[in-house]
Amino acid sequence: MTEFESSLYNILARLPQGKLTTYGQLAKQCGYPSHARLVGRTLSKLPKDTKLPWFRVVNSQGKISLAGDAFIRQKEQLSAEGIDINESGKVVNFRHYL
DNA sequence: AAAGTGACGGTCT
DNA sequence: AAGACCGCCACTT
Repeated sequence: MTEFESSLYNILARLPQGKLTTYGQLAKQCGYPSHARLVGRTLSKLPKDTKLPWFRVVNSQGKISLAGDAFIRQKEQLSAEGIDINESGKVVNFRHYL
């Protein structure tokens, strides 16, 4: 486990319910600005049964970066926390950002 | 080894 | 507001 991964997991684990963050934001907090893509790649490898709130992460444009099935799952998870997504996959309620 | 490919981002149009 | 462009970095072909 790299130190990047451990810090990413720690930060994500602290992200409050009902709040959102972005890949780039997490990358910065991990001490690796410009590694937003690395965050995405790392999250994509999380086990299906992870306890981490991976669904509270969207891209800098406020959109869900997943396709197909995964998109649906994330939308459902967010909906359960009162966050709504429009037909373009974009977050409607921006006040949820940290 | 070179080129393609993403759970990405900032800028400029 | 939305799309085109280009920078970015680890991985795969």
